Amino acid sequence: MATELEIFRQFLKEKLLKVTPEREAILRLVFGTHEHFDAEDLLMDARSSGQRVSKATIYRTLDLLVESGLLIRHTFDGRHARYEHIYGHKNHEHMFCIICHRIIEFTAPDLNRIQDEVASQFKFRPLKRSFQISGYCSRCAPSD
Amino acid sequence: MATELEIFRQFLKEKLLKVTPEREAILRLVFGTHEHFDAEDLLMDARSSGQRVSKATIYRTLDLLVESGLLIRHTFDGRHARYEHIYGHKNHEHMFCIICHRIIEFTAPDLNRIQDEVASQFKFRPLKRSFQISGYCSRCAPSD
DNA sequence: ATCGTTGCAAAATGTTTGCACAGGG
DNA sequence: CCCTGTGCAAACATTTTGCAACGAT
Repeated sequence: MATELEIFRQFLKEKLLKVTPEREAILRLVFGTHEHFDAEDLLMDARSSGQRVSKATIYRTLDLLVESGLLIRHTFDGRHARYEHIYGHKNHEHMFCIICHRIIEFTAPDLNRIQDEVASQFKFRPLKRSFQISGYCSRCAPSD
Repeated sequence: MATELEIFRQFLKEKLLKVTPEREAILRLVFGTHEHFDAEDLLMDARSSGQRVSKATIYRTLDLLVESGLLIRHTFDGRHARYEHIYGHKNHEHMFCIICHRIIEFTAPDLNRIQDEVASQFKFRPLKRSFQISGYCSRCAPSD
């Protein structure tokens, strides 16, 4: 069975990139904690657990993790980038509360079919899709 | 029949905001030209047509136009905000080429049903949805 | 030994804001 | 006349980059 670490090492090897302590530390942070996080979260996690990685390296490593397929990058409602790891998750979509920023995940199997149909119609080669619904969650909906 | 200008004036009146030459100029620029544009595009359009509006006013007015429902704001693939006007358009989705940034519009009627179902399941009140597929368009797909 | 990697601080990018003055209702 | 809107420049938030030293292969 392939762990995230093994997958990442393999990815780096194939691209002739190096396995460094910083990259492994960031990988551990990413898979050890949150569901949805941003670069700043990771930096604080690193500091509070005594690991020293710079902000630049975090951004550079996040790009690699996205490229390797281990991470997905989201931007909800025009905000800054947030990430979630894909390990063990199946394809899912998001609702985003514009008040409390809560994220609700859901699945909608029909989307695969829709994506395939439209991609083949336009000879488009899809890499990624996102279906997001933004609005008020049940706790934040105004009563008017 | 309600023109964009009439709709915008009505919106401003209801919110007790003022109809200013700058706001009307931006509205004209928005509806006079592009399908998808960003704040910088508008600024250049304004300059080349001899109208003088500041960047700050453009951003402030774009917010109002989005709030009034005349404009939709998109962020494709984590990039900066781009807008498109809604006037006369029906609901549509986008494919986004990560190489040339071309946008291909398409419609998928099933999405309305999916959105309704999931929203009611989670007691979520949707304001906006976006279904985006990013990848390679037919002109940019690598041949490997 | 080579060449990719790191940290730092500076730069770049996109957007928002404080303030004094202008001008619409 | 009041109070919102404007322009400007500075502030802001996030992300990227140049460079010298470092270190994995």
